[in-house]
Amino acid sequence: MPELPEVETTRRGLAQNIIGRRLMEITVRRRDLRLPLPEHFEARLRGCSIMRVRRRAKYLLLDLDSGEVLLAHLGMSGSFRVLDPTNYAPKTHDHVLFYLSGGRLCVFHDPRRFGLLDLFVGEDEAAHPLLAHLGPEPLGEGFTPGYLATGLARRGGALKPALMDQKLVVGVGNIYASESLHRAGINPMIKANKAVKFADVLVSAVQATLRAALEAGGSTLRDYVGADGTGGYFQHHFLVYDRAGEPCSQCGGTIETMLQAGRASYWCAQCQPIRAIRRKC
DNA sequence: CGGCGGTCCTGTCAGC
DNA sequence: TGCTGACAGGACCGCC
Repeated sequence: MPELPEVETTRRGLAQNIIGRRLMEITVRRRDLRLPLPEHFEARLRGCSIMRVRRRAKYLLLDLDSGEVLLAHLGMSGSFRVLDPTNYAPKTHDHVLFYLSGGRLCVFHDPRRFGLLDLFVGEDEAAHPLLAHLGPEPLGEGFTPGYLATGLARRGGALKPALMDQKLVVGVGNIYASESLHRAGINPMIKANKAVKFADVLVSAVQATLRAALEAGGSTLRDYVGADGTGGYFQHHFLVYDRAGEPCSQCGGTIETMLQAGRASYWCAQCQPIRAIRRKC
């Protein structure tokens, strides 16, 4: 899915285009997303104005003047884009159309339907079960070396799946986990509890990777586009992701791949050795 | 509590 | 060309 940089890029694009606008009409073309749309979805939205667009982890939260919050997750393949409704022709997998005041149309598109839309009452994000048990934001104050060290210490599994666990830290998915570990010079297969001493390096690497990706507007592999319909370009800066067999741009070593917890991991055998763990070249 | 595999769904691509 | 299986950016659930 869209990971943190893609969701945040979407949030920024939406914020520019929909804050202060009123939801005039909602057209649902498919109701069965990862979860079915909530009861009376259209009626609860109709007439509401959008006050704020927030992000928590990989979720988008649209605060409405009715007091309800529209919660959205992009899943693996979802996107929001804002366009001119006059010459709009629905594309396959355009599931929900939000017609806005001021002549704008916001389209939720999601081929794989792993995304979801929901409504809940209250500003308190812990009010929603999907948000209640999320870990700290990687670019927020809670993601410190001390916090990460404690979290890693009680995990016996591999480091890379741990970094993707949204209870430990949010926003890091399959791409940015591999990219961050390469930046840190740490092998994805070492045990999480053996990486405790590198917590400070890991925090810095995750943050630097996410900031660089944000700067590039995220990564576009297949479906992801920002609210303006254009893709990000961080995929051109991947150090290891999807580059198996290619030379490492840092040291010339060969990039390896394997499945971890069912997901493809990528690393450079030379700058991320499994034994003598060291910083990048 | 931690970790793993199965599962949801559609599209694409490699291999036969 | 057409079929089949693997795999794709996520995350929940049940099971051990």
